[in-house]
Amino acid sequence: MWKPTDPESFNRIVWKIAKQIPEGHVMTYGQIAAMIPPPDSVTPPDYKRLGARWVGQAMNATPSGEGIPWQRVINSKGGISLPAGSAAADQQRQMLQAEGVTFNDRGLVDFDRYGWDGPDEVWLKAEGLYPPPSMRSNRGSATQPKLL
DNA sequence: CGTTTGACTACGC
DNA sequence: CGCGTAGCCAAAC
Repeated sequence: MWKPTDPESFNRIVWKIAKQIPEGHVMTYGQIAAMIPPPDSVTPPDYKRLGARWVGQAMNATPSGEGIPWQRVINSKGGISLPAGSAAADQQRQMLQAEGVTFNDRGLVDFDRYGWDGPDEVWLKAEGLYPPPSMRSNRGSATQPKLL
């Protein structure tokens, strides 16, 4: 298990989860955080927001050369969280588009099409993690696109 | 060692 | 439904 004083291990878990995200799919910071058991020092309500921040920090410290698809982690709105217009943000958008992920006119990704609900239960159990809340619960909504 | 900032969110207006 | 603000933790100044 990991300790708050040892964010290293927390980052490792984040990266491991990110690596599971299939090509052409995305997960949010909050989803990944929700999969990781919070430390005893943090209450679940707080962790929901804190964890997302920690995941963001973990992604910021993502090591290169390990094949970690950092570009598949986006914010809860479905958009890229890096500074708009920055080279990094541009690169992320391009990498996702190269995988087949499309952005709408507002620069957001449609979770119904590209959102990923996490690894299978076997993997989760083996890693001691929780299944993340689905981001694509709005299926069938009248306000949402038809398609397919 | 006090301040500021951040690859986040939830909530109020 | 969009924009602004508060909150809490770590890391960078």
